[in-house]
Amino acid sequence: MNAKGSKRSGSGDALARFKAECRKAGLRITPQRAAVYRQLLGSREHPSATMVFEQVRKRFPDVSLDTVNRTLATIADLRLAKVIPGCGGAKRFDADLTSHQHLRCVKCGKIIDFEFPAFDNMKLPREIREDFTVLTKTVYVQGICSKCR
Amino acid sequence: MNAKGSKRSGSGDALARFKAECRKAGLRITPQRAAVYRQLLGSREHPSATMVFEQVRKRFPDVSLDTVNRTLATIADLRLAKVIPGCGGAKRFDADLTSHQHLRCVKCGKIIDFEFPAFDNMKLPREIREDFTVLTKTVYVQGICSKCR
DNA sequence: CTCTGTGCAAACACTTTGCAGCTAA
DNA sequence: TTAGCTGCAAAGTGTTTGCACAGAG
Repeated sequence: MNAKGSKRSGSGDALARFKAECRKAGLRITPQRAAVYRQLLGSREHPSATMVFEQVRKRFPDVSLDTVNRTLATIADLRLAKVIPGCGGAKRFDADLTSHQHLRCVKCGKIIDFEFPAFDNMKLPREIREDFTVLTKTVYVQGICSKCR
Repeated sequence: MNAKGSKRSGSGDALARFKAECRKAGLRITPQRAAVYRQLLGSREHPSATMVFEQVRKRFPDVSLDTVNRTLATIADLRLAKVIPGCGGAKRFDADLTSHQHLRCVKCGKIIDFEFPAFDNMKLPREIREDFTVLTKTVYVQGICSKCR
């Protein structure tokens, strides 16, 4: 089983899951919401709200950036996408829920996925696990990609 | 040797180092710059620009937020402070250069230091080390602190 | 039909920039 | 003296909010 290969194969399933999660949360399934989620699912560039907006706009010229922002926040709340940590700038989203980490190129801003099972399997220090309810644990790597150096 | 204990003991050294680094970079040592750096050094709360500004203002009522922002950027450029990764909101800075990681409470926004040598000693996957010039590698943990739960 | 979601516009928070005067070296 | 820094003001970027209308259920 190949994580990369399986990532995009389940788009239909993912969309179905999205609709199911919306229904479960009492949220309506509007064309805008579906379009935003489909766009995020189909994108490999870990887009910001503006990037999603520009793409969705091609099919829904009347969609507003606000709706995209609100929908992305909703999707993140439903835990169907993650917000990628960064040091300032616009929030970047990722609908790929398979376990992986990100490297951000400090020159061009591109975000690259990589797998890091050794980290995934690592436990945080006991003091932290005892004193806090840990929700997420991610690696944030800054570097320069091959094109930029 | 205790990292926590040693962190604040070298303030004089750190300030001297700051001045030396400024001189080396051809930057002037102004009262504002020294005040911003001292405030950052003396703070345990991983302050944002606004938080530093409010404190520095008490002694330098005429300082501007712009100067604080510019100075913090300068300090980060000199590698005398780090920008702590996060998911939106104002940038948070840390002048503690000893190796440690951060947990952010998603309820109150507080940032907690912890040591994580197992992670510090871990290498990134070879593919990443070969394809990119890695500049920083940090852990970003989100959780709920004892006061907030 | 009803009530949530949308689009619009304004407000907001944080950061960046242009510029004239000031000041550290 | 003089190049670089500061403070001010304005603009830029990204996100959030209030509200009336539209449309999903």
